[in-house]
Amino acid sequence: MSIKPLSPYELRVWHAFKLMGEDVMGRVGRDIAEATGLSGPDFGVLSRLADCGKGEMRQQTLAESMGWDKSRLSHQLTRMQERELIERREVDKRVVLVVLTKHGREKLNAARPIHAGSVRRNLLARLNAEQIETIVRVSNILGEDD
Amino acid sequence: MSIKPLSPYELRVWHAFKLMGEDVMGRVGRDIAEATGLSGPDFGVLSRLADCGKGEMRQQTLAESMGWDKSRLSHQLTRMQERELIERREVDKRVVLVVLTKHGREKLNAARPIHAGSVRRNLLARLNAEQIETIVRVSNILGEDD
DNA sequence: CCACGGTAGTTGTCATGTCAACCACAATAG
DNA sequence: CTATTGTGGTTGACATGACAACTACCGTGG
Repeated sequence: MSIKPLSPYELRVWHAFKLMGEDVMGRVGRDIAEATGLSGPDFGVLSRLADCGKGEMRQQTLAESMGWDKSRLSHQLTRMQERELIERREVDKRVVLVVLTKHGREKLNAARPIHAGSVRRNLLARLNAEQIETIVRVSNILGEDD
Repeated sequence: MSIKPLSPYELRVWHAFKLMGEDVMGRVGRDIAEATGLSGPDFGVLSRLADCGKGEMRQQTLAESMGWDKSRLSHQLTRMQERELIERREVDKRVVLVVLTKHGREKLNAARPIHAGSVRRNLLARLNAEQIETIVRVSNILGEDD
């Protein structure tokens, strides 16, 4: 039994949806990178660490809290470790604590206001309250496993 | 003059926004890849070619129509050329036509229903008309240059 | 006719992501 | 006490993306 192709309207929706994310994320990422040298993912990891874990967190927990694959996080951390943004503290061969370094915390603090400004400029300030509410609701719906 | 940090609510919005896109795009991409071996970008290029250009299009035009950098497209096309999904036809040292191959068209046709199904399952069918309208409107707003 | 500026494409390099294979060890079943 | 299984993490290989440097050449101004 064949599946109907997407209608022009459905296609428009799909393209709109696709563009939306890439676009905004790109701008915010570039703003942060330009001002601080941190990439989007760098900033994501650092702020999770600071906010959820008071500066240290177990690797697996960190991965889950970001919706990342363990491998992805491992690679990312290796890169960040080389730049001394974080440290790995091996409690046990199966328990690794990820720890914010002094340098990492400084970078993070420098990046936060840039990030806040950019998110407001590129996202929050452009939408009205109702649209923002819808975004949040839609994100929750789409995030469900199913 | 200092910038206020994002409020918890603002943060929630930001995270919701970030997740939304990655999530859905990931699922649709995996569905297509699993069924046909085409990646998301592969599929994007092929369908643009077929829909906008009747199977052939100038490289630069193609890039613009997808909001891609010329370099990104060039790399992507090189990979696709190796797999015989497209051909490059050099009209002139500065004009390259990208052409769908027979094989590319077959793959595209095989992928279309998968794509349609996946987009419906992971996006369209989960939202009501109003939410979809908002998505489109928001995408337009956020896409503006500013 | 010539110099030159702009446009189209390619290439290299590096950061990021995905996937699968692998390693180490704790806990548990037998 | 083994053997097995599950969990946490690393690694290698490869696809993708961003960015800058480079090539080539058309068109225009002089």
